[in-house]
Amino acid sequence: MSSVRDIAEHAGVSISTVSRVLNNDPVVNRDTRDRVLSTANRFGYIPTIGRRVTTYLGLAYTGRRTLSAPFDAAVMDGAARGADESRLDLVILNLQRDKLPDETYTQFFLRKGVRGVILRTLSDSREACVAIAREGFPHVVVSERFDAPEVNYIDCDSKADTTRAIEYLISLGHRRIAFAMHNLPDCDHLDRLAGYQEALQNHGLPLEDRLVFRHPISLAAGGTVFKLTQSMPDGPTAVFFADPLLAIGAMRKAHEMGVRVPDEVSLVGFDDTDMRYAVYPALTAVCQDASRLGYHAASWLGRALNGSTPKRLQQIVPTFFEINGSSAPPRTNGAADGEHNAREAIRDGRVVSAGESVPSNGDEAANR
Amino acid sequence: MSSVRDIAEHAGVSISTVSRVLNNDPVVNRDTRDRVLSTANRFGYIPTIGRRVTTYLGLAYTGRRTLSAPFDAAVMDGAARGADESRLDLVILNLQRDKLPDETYTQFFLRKGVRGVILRTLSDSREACVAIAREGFPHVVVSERFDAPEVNYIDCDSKADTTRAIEYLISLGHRRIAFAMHNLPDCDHLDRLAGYQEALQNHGLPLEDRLVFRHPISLAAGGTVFKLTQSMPDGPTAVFFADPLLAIGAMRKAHEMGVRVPDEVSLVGFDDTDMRYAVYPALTAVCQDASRLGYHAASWLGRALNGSTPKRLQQIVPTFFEINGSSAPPRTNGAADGEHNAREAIRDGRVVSAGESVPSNGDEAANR
DNA sequence: CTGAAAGCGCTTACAG
DNA sequence: CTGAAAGCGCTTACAG
Repeated sequence: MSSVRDIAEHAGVSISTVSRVLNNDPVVNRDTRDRVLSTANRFGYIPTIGRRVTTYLGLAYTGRRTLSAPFDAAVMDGAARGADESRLDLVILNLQRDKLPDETYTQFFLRKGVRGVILRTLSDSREACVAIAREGFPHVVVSERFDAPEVNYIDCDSKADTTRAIEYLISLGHRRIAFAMHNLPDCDHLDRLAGYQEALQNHGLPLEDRLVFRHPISLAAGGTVFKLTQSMPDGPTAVFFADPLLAIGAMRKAHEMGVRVPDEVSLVGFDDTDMRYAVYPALTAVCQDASRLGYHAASWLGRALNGSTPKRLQQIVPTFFEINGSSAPPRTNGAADGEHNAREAIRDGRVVSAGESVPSNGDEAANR
Repeated sequence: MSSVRDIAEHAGVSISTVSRVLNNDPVVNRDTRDRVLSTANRFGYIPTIGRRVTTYLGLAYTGRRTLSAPFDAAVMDGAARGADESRLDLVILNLQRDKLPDETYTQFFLRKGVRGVILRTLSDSREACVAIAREGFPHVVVSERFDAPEVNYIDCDSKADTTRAIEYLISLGHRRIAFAMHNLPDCDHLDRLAGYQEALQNHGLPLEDRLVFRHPISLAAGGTVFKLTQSMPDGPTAVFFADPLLAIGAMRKAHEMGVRVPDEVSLVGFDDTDMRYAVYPALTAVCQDASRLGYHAASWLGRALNGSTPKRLQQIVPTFFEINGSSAPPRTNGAADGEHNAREAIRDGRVVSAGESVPSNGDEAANR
């Protein structure tokens, strides 16, 4: 628990200068400022409330805040559990609203009284994560990946299981498989696109541009994609959705249009919570557990702050592929080698066949 | 912005004693402590980080934390937007983990550095809200109601619209209507039960105990309820679900069992987000907007803290009743007066017939 | 159980 | 642009 005095001593300045830097006084020389801030980060300077050490962990979005999305709610829930382990509290920060243009990220976070920050980011604002990491402020990014070695992150790699999911569809006999993703894709959606392309290539199937749909994410967009696939000449017999809302929206539209799933078309989705069980038939899906991502991020950050774990984390968590009722051989079937491949996939232990049962874990129960 | 000195002066003690109280020093006389705390609350004492005033609004659960529930995610999203208006940040507090047994709520909140608190509560822990209110700490309870005049709250009254929903079913010709609710009900579920009972009584229908189901809340429980209703001799032709997850789970089970909705059975639910559109047919439902509740709570609390609004809030927000595709006349139909009642309901402006279109508002879009 | 006074951590005119 | 010193808000032995 270092004070302005410690920082002053090691940065070779007076406590007045340290205080000026922490308060973003523009009069301070830039080099002095950066030296003081990096010393503060190295020493793990902790803001106080009165004379008490703060217990706050920030949760910040580098771009638009998306708290109501199921993924974010699950991350938050997990992060709160992870923060519990170090008795830290989660505070939702608004970078866009509060960060002053001439302020460094470290200055902003210290001003807000947080000891470390969990970051959520989109492709268009991921550079902010790199900047925060370069300043040396304790952080971890949830659900993105970075080449820069300074950036701590925890992310799922869904490429391999997407390839597996597409190969499973191919093994069932599907030959025209469509793919739907975000029109402003992040790492994850690009992973899935790459996995899709790899599976097609592995099996000598053509990459058809007309079968790749890019839309903003919503239930309605999922419905739109589904309708488009149904009205195409020579349309797909199966569709993979890189996002849960797209998949649920498509399932809904299939019911509405009277198209039977999986008899007439197979739908395979991506799920990061339990939404695959909200529809019938339950979605065959590549799955990640968003709540676990949030939990691990907060748990690790808490331990990193009290020095009980290395200060570097670049972790890739595997997804899993779960076969449910929304996938089957295409109507005009002839998949001789299909069953063989499917069985093989199950043997290696990463494919789960969950059937149609709805898990009744207590976590899912809410009070309304 | 009052200091220990102000509080000391008005409470008639020294600043040492004020400090002891704020730090929960057990040596202080109880009466002195209570006098100091109530003075602190009256003066709106604000904790500081260093010498800066804090910008934190607490979000606390008096009982179990349920952050991943769609309702809570929506409340949080709205609360964050409300907090933006006063440039406050939301911090998730863990009362069960951190509040010391001998500490008052005010002491706990001041120690955590929050200026006011948004409370979520369940029926088994609602007394904590009353205690916080009696201490005078700035607060607002989201989604509960209290008789005690000190408690600030914002809540929906779903009783009237539940009565309306049940009367709508009766007008379609339904005579045996089941009702499913939480086995540990809060105000809201009890409201809906009361609304259900009132509608039956208004129309001279019997209150049958066998038609009221009480379960913990989950998709699986919704399925269980549905199955039970289908296997009853002389079972219901329509079921009302007091909770979204129960309703979605029931819809899923209906598909799974091959029971056609609404042809063979009508399902009517309660929705607090957009989940009614995730299934097909979209659920006819009594709806509240959880995001708006959270927004109003935080917005009001922020204004109350800077003194620009009265410090008392007891607000009941109306729900609305939305007719979608999951409800229709029963199979053995003969509802002569049905259409008349339905039209009447629509005329007064509170019943919305949304048909089957999925709203494509930007808010719903997430980045995954 | 309480207050007067010393002290801590930080900020802020003042001086250079 | 920086430091020495005064000061603010709070806490904490010390004394009673």
